[in-house]
Amino acid sequence: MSFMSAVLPRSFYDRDTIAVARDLLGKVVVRELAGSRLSVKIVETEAYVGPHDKACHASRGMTERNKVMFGEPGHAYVYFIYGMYYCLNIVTERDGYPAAVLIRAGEPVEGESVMRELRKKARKREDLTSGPGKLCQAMGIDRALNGLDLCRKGPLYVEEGAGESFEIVSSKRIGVDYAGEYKDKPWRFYIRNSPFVSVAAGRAK
DNA sequence: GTCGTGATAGCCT
DNA sequence: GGCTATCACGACG
Repeated sequence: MSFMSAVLPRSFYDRDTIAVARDLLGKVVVRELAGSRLSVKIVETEAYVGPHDKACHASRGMTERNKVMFGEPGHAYVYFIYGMYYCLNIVTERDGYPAAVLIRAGEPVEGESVMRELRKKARKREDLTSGPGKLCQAMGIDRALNGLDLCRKGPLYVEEGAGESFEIVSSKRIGVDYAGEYKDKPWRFYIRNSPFVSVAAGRAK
């Protein structure tokens, strides 16, 4: 049985994106899928802070793909990447300002057997959700959830979680070397020593 | 463990 | 037509 935990309200996301990215660590993403409850504790995030951030999809204006980022905070921005994978983001800041937090990795909490079924390639428990594409695959997250309001219970939402303490590490973001003066901004955050932090990124330090 | 590379298709110029 | 907020696999030793 899971502990009762509050769904994060819209006011949580209607704030500075970097603060939201840090504060999302330790929170719990819940996916209700075909009667199963799947959940992960967030262990790694990245902030994409607005139209001036050259790594942010919104930096080249609004398009059909990224329009959710320009809307109300607390909604899911899910996009398809590299022809094969999905990435889950949560929209932040006021309505009209395009920013979001990428959920890069999590630690399985509930529904691990279903996750293994959805990610047959995963050899070890650490491979289930240790990257943005892996996490979406393990939780059955795809474009159908793009734009969904995460501030109320439904197919996907975020809960407060247990509130354990941990140490936060920041580093440059992954895979944004094209972003000029923004490529080295320390806007990636992760829980120190978590084995579920994405491998490409390096775990400790 | 690290490194290199291929898969694969939507997105934007 | 080039690029991409990724991942898995094989070679190495």
